[in-house]
Amino acid sequence: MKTCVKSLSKMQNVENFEKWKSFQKNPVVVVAGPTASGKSGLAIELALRYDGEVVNADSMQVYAGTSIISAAPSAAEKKLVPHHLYEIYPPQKNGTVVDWLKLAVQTIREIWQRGKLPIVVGGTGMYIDNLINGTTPIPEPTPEVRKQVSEMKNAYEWLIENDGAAASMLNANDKSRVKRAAEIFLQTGQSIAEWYRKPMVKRLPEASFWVIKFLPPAKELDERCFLRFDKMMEAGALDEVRKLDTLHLPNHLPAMKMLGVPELSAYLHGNLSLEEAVNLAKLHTRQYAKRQRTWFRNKLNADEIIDRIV
RNA sequence: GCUCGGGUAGCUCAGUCGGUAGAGCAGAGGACUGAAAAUCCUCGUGUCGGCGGUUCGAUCCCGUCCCCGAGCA
Repeated sequence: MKTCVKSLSKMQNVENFEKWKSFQKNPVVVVAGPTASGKSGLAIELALRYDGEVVNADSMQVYAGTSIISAAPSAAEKKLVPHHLYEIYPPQKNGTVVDWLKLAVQTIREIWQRGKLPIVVGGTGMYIDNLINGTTPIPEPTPEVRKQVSEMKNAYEWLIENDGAAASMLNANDKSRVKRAAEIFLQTGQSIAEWYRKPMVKRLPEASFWVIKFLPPAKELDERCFLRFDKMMEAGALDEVRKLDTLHLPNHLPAMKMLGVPELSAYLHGNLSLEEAVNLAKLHTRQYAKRQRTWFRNKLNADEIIDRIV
């Protein structure tokens, strides 16, 4: 675990952190950052040093049978320290932020009860943001409402006619948000714009967070992403995708949209050469890392920023 | 060597009945509250292969040369 030692030494505020921790009743460490930036390694090192347990905050590593392609920690790494919320859902499930929040809150409280330090690690900005800052308590749409919206020919036009406030704050092409807004209006009779004006509710109000974020230089991170994908291929990523493929799941499911899955699956179906598939997967990984960088740079406040590859 | 296609943005190509050009992809930046590894927004000057000619004006027409592809020899 040589890299881990290096990454901890990159922390500038170890003393501040220790001081902070000693005063907190319910401390939570958050390790956030783009894919392949070294989060997992740092999390394990922190856990070893401060008697902690790792909690996954990655929207893909929750699905079973995807540990290679989703870049989840290896079995060996997981043995060093307790790891939670990895591979907890079957790939058929369409998990949501709120599903994760419920489990994360419960898991963190259990870790405190054991007298341990929870260390939340992940690259899914929205999950981390919602854990720290809370969510607006909007009632869940029923399956009937969902169906009604999914059958709409043009949900945005429907919004213009029925919920102008929502329509004006959304882009017509932003399908997932338009759908969500339509569902909320049908379900609650209130515009999502009104709901967003209400105060957020914290799911874990008793917690104090110490946030560490990785913001590595783009170029170096890209290289790491590419190298890592080659390693995934060596480790059997193709077999993992082949197994997923035999389940014949609808391709709108999160597990089917995981980086590398559509590409390698296209290769298995003869629609791409292996080289093309790998290159495309690398490209998409790079683009994803860029979106993550934007999110973490601009949206997540941190106590500690690690801006170098470790 | 001849014939036919092509040579236009980093890549694939569109287009200009002659008034110096535009899409997709890539790239850069940004958004982001129940699919978030999702979904979406903004940003395009490039000797229009070289050189001549015709023209007020050519990337577009003509000539010639170079390069790529296919066919014929």
